[in-house]
Amino acid sequence: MSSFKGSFNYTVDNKGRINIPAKMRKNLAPEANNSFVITRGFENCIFVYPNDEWAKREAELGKLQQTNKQDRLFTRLLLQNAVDVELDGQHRIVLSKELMEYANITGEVFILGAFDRIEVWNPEEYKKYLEAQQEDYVTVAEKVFEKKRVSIRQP
Amino acid sequence: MSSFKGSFNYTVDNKGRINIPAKMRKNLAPEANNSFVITRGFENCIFVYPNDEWAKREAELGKLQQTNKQDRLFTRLLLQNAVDVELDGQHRIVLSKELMEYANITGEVFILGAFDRIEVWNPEEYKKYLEAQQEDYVTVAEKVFEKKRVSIRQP
DNA sequence: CAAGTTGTGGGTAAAAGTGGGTAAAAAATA
DNA sequence: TATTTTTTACCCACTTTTACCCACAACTTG
Repeated sequence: MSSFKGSFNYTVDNKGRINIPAKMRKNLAPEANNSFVITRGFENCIFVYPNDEWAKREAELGKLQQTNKQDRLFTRLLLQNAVDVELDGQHRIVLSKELMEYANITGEVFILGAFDRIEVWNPEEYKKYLEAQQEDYVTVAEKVFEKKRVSIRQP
Repeated sequence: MSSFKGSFNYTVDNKGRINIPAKMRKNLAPEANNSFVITRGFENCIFVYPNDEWAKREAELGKLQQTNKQDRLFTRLLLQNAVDVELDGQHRIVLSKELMEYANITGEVFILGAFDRIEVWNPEEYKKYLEAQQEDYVTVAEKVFEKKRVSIRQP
């Protein structure tokens, strides 16, 4: 199973390519086969799923009721901008113009390992996102790693 | 299970490397595989988790729902500063620039065994931290281990 | 006391990250 | 369909960073 962590400031070149950080490549499952699906993320970023993890997302889609209006909408939104990409000889992937536009990505990117996926952000957008949150690191860490808690979610 | 104790004054070299004290290496579980995850600690220090202990933290993360807004925030905050590191031939690990900056680490470090993790401090910061506490060792011990019981000596 | 271990420093080949040229493929146009 | 234009895939090149050695003094241990 692929699992990502850490964050990195990288650059996008004028061909829309970004390097996948070596530290993340090392955590890539062999089943991923150096291939990813990139799609529109929640919040203004791009989600980069390695193939093995994307398979799970697709399995979840399969469980949706396509006779249900909302389920159809979600299916469309998720798949509309999804693109298969593969690492080139220099360990890079190409971002689609549509997704770059969506995430407001120009020269610099903030690449974030987020467990089952890699996220690609405009650094400014990420900063703004964090600033908009009420909770800080310590509060969150305490909640998630606390032994005696009942639930990580607040009452 | 890895379990650490004791404290040591060591040095960081100009490549950001610190030695993991031999006494701590001896308490490293084989499952840790000489690998660690370092991340931002509570207070201004770096947490160094051996892999076997970090796996427990990650298991907690796995329980989060990535379609939940708050859970995504938690995932990001917790993983943003996490870095995989491994002992080199001289039993050292490399600290990331970001974490060194966060913990204000330059030449000297204070390495502290804290049960399931190792902590890396700027010695001055640790001193300041202790001084800032009102309670002394004995008082804290009493409070920590008091299990809401009604004392037999209560008036 | 010899032999190994520990903590520290540093050199260097390999890997990582970035940029760009060009031929093949795809798309657009006539 | 033939021709031109655009896009894409696949190289090559360069700089910076990292991983992996080797070295050595101080200390432990049998």
